[in-house]
Formats: sequence, structure tokens, C-alpha cells
Amino acid sequence: MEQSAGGRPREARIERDVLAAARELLVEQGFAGLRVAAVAERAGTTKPALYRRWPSLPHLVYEAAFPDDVAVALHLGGDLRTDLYGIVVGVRDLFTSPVVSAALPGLIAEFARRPELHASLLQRFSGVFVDLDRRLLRAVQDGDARADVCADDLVQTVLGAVLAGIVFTPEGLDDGWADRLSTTLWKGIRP
Amino acid sequence: MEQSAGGRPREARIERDVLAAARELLVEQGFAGLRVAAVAERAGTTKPALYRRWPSLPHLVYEAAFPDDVAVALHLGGDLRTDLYGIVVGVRDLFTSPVVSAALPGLIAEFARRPELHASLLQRFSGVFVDLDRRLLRAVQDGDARADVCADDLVQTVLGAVLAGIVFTPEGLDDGWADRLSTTLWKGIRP
Amino acid sequence: MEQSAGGRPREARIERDVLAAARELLVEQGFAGLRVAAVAERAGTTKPALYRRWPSLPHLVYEAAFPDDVAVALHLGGDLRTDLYGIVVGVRDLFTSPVVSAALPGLIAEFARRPELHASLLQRFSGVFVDLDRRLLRAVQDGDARADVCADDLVQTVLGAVLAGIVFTPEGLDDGWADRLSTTLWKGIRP
Amino acid sequence: MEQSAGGRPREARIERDVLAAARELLVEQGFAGLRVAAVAERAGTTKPALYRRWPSLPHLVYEAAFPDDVAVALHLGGDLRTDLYGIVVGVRDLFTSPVVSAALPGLIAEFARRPELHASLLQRFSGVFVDLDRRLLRAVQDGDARADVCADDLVQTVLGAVLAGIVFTPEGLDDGWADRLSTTLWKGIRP
DNA sequence: CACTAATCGAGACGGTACGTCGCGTCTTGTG
DNA sequence: CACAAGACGCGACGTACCGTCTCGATTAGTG
Repeated sequence: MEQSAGGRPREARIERDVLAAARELLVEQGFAGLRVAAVAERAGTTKPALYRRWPSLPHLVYEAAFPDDVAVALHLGGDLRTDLYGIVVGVRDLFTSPVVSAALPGLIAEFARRPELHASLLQRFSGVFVDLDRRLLRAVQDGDARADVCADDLVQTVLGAVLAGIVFTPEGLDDGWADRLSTTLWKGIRP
Repeated sequence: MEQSAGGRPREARIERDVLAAARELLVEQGFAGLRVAAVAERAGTTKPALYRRWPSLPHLVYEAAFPDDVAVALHLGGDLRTDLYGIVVGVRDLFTSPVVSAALPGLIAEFARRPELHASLLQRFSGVFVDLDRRLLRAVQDGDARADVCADDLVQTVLGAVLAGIVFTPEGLDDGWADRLSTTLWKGIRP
Repeated sequence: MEQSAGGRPREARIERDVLAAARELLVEQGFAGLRVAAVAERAGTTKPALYRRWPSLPHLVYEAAFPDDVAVALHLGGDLRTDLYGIVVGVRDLFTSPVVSAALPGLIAEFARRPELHASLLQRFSGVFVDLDRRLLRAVQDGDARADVCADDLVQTVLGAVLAGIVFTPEGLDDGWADRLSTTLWKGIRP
Repeated sequence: MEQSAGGRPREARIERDVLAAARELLVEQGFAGLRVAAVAERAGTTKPALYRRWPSLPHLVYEAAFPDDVAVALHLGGDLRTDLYGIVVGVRDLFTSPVVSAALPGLIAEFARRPELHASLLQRFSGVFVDLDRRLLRAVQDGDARADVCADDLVQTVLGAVLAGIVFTPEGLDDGWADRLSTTLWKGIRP
């Protein structure tokens, strides 16, 4: 639609290979060690081809770490405690992947200069918010949660706990941690 | 100690002015927009004078954002719920100051490359951990908290919630938020 | 001949408009400031249409500055002094036109890389050489010139004087200059 | 004078080596094949160090081809015919050196965009003009030259003949050519 | 009336080089 | 010693053109 008109079409290979190269180099070199020229070279293309597709390296990193099709797998459907555990584990698994944990701190630092990245990430996870909002509403109706508990708070707390975990104790986010956190939250929001 | 021997003594003015300049420019330009030359110029000195004092710009930023004398004011001493509220508010107030919120994401991103900064920040807040550990131990003895609740989890959750707040909803960390979070945690850790 | 077979015929308009656009832009921007995309745009066409007709921009410039039909108007037929004056003025008038004086230095610089352009320009002016050779032969027979004077030297000297004039004193090539130069040459080649 | 004040002084080695590298690469690759990075590399330095000294590559080429100390060796002092021959040979020898003949066409093409280079070259050869002017004045007084002959015309003609020779018949500028040209000029300017 | 073949526009392609910026270091003269 | 000043090597940046290619859509002549 946006480029239905004439002109040589873009090679799909390049977008694909560049994102793959970026993911590899993120893990190998870290966000701060990522070089535009290195990504281009590993992808078998050149810098101008990159800048035709992404306005800057952080934009490319963002798309490499959070492709359009990623999402937190929520698997809601059990009792509240089980669902909370699932949410915690889902968020943890997404954010502790090598690529995401390498990219995220750098991306967050770039948010101050690139608001569109910030907005984009928020929107990417809006689905989680909506789903969780609905689940929480049901919990309130079932008498499993207080009426003043808000989904945004809950998601932010889970997200934050994972974030702090990546930064401070990356190895400590095991299933025991997930169990303790989800238990505390489950008890914490009960009436 | 390290430079007790002869020679011209360092001007105390420079260290003071450079830190002040760094704080100003952090707020004005953000972490990513901070330039060594700009800090030196605003402080009325030069780059070599800076590098004599700090090994790199992130080290300077770290000291500018977290001076030796900062600490979370905990004011423990009330009942558990009040103390938890105080902790949340204390962490929030420290991390949401303009300078710290501008510096922190960038510093976190640098942790991957400069482990000594990482370690230094952890150590700076070890006091909070110790204090909270002691408070939680008393709560367990008083029957206000479950025995399996661990202070590290709790601090990390509070820290993470503030961090996520800085990143995603900087304006939303009002006293109501602090009340909701501390309430949930208080209920969550009760036996 | 070269494209007698089927297919859509070239639009004559394009060749014409491109050459005109190149002439305009040569005068406006100079040889070094000439851009393929700019020429194409001003001619209302595109780069590929250009490269279908000329192998490179210098080739196009060459044809724009020296079309097939240009030639030095020699008007030989008077006495030797008059004819020499006519030659000097003819060469001067051709090479000091805005388009040619803008194109020539750049083209000369390209000769080192594109020998075919070099050869082509020499061939284009071979007519002058032949005519002058014949005129000089007659002058020798008439006793107006020494037998060892060679036409190539003479043409090269006139060409060089005009070239040096373009480069060093573009405004100084008036009729007085032409008179002085032709007089010196006339006297110089006499027996 | 211009940088008498503090700061690390420039390394004389760099200016020297860069000019030498430029001269080598001009001969090896030609003006159009000259690359800033290649010059820097061969000189054992970097692009920024080059741009600190010269505003652009043509400025550097200009200084490489025409150092402050170059000048046409005129050796005036004999009779007029001998001196004219000496002038022709002197100009020829300067401009047909590998470095100058590689640099000059490209430089001339740049004159359109960099008037300061143009002016600089003119000034560089003003000495020749002055010397020749004086010699011609004596010739007029001695009755060896017409009073209306002007030194500028003469220099320009010699320069132009050499220029045209470089462009059109580089191999043909032998001593016979110099003899023929100087003879024609000598006869041409006689009363 | 299809078929063929080269053109047209548009614009992305791989590629090369550009000129600039910022880092952290070094070298001077001065206090 | 430290200071101001400023060039240094280094490495990366984002941009500008180049000349080519790939489209879908014309536009003749040929079969």
C-alpha cells in the first residue's frame, strides 16, 4: 500500500538478514558494542540499505528484539493464582531471552531521545494490558480480587520486577522466584 | 593518600563545579546527549582535568547522580504497613528526581560494559537491604509476615516498580500509587 | 541501425531536453556541481533514460558542450594576417561561451580516465587542423611563412592561449588581445 | 603567531608526510583516483588530522603540487632569444613533472568552485610575471621588442602552449618544440 | 489482433567515499 | 605536580552520489 507505486521493490532478504544479524551481534557484542557497519556486513549488505529501512540503529534494535509477531503468551484460563503465575513466567521468559535482555537496557536509555520508540513499545504490549484487565475484572466479579486493584499497576509491578531482576540478579529469576512473586501478588490483591 | 606527595594540589572547585555541570546537563540534554567537552566547558575547566578525576564519563555521571552522601531515608519504626509505605515513597523520591531519572537508564545500559559501576551501585544501596532485612525479620517474629518472604525479593519488587514507573508512566507515581503498591505488598506478605 | 528491430522507440524529446538541461546546469552549477539526478529531473525524465543514451555524465557533458554540428568558423580566404586573426577569434568565441568554458576544464580532467573522450575531442577539431595545415602550406609557397613552421604547433599555441585565457583571465580575451596574439604569431612565423 | 597560545603543537611530521603521500598517490592514481583515506593511511595518520590542516582535498593537492618554495627557474641574463628559450623550458619542466601534470587538470576544474585556490595559484606565479616584465622592459629599451608587447600576454601564451601540450601531446614537448616556440615568440615580438 | 521487444516512470539496489563528531590521551607552556 | 589549551589516533557516524537493476505500464512495429 505505502509503496504500491513504481520503483524497484525492496529485497525481502535484506530486512530478514539484517534483523537476524542484529540479533546475533546484540548477543555477541551487547547493545553498546553494536555497529551499523558490522550489522550491514554480517547481513551481506551496506549501511545505506539499512538507513533506507530504519531511521537509526535503535529503531532496528527495537524491531530485532520485539518483532511484530512477538507477544507475551498469557494462557489465561485457570484460577487466579495459576493465571498470575503464568503471567509472571510469560513476562520473564520474554524479557530474559538473550536478545531482549541485551537490547532492553540500551533501548530504555534511548527512549529519552526517541519518544516514538517509547510509544511503540507501550503499544506493542497494550494487548497484555487489555487481556489482564479483562481477567482482573472477572476476578473482581468472582470475589477473588479487590475492586480498587488496577491492571496497570499489576502489569507494571510484574514488568518492573523482571526488569530489576535483569539488571540486578539475572540468574535469580527461576521458577521459585516466579512462585514467590505471584503468590505475594495473589495474596496482595485479594479482598 | 594517593597524591600526598609534592606538586600543585588539585583545585577543589573543579570537582564541585564539574559535578554540578554534569547534573545540569543531564537534565537539559539527557544521558545520551551528555558530552565530556560540554561538561568541562560549563564547569570552566578542560577535559584532561576531568579525566584526572574520573576514568570515564559514566563514572562521573554515577557520582553526579549518586553522591557519597545520598541514601534512601527509610524512617522505619512504625507498624509494618506504614514502614512499607515509607520504603516505597523513599525509593520513589530518590529515583524520580530529575537528575537520577535522567541518569539511571543510561547507567544501567553501561553496566554491561562497566561491572565496577554495577557493583558500586549495588553496594551503595546495601544499607537499604540490610535495614529492610532486619525490619522483615522483626515482622516475621511479630507474626506480621510469612517466614518464606525474603527481603531481596521485596526490595527488588519495589525498585522494579519504581523503575518501570520511570520508564513507562513517570507522571503516575503519586501517593495513591505508593499506597496501592504498599498495600498490595503488605497484604501479600502476610501469613 | 542499432535499434532497428522492434520495441518502443526512444522519445526524441528526452535527448533534446537532457542536453538543454545539462547546458543550463553546467552554467548554473559548474562541472563539478553537476548531478545526474538534477539533469534528469530538469529534463523531466529519469536517470535510467539518461544512461540508456550516454555511458556516463562526462559523455553527456561532452555532447552538450560540443554538439555534432559545432565547428570553428574559420573564414579563411584573406591575407595571412587577417586569416590568423580570424582563427584566433574563432577559437576564442567557441571556447569562451558560458557552456564550453564551464565544461572544458572538467572534461580535460576526465580525459585521464576516459581516453575515448580525449580522442573524440581531438577528432572533432581535426577539421581545423586540416584547414590550417592547408592554409599554412599556401603561406609557405607564397613566401609568407617559414618552411619549418608546423600547423600543429600553431593550432596548439592558439588553443593554449585561449585555454590559459579561460583559466587565468576570462574577461581579458577581447579583440585587442586577439589582435596582439595574431600579430605576434604572424610576425613570428614569417621567414 | 596564529597558534602561539597553549595547546599541543602540531606534529611537523604529519604535514610533511601527508604532502609526500599525496604526491605519490597523485602519480600512482591520478587526481580523480585520489582518496582522502588513502592519503591519510599512507602518511600514517587519519582523516581528521588532514582536515585540521586543509579545508579540502583540492587544497592539499594544490599545496602538494605547488609548495611554497617552488618557482620557475628563469635564469635570465643572456640575449633575448636565449632568455625566451629558458623561460619556455622552465615553464615546461615545472608543469610536465609527474606530480604537477597529474594534479593540474583536476585543480583547474576545481577553480570554478574554489576561487581561493585560483587566486593562490595566480599569486604563486606572480614572481614570473614580474621578472618577465622587467626583462621585457629592457628588451624594449634595447630595441629588441616592440613597445606594445605586454609581459602578461607572453607568459599566458607560454603557459597556454605548455598546458595545451600536456593535454593534447604530452610526449611532444621536447627541446625542438621549445626551440620552435621560443623562436616564433622571439621573432613575433621584435619591432 | 495478439505478440514481441524496447521504452517509459519510479525508486531501491550495492557500493564507495565523504566530511564530521566524540572519545580518551598526549604534549606543550605557565603557575 | 596541576592547570588551560588544543592536537592526537581512533573509530564510528549518517549522507551523498554513483551507475545498475527491477518493477508495472506504455508504445510501436511484426506475425
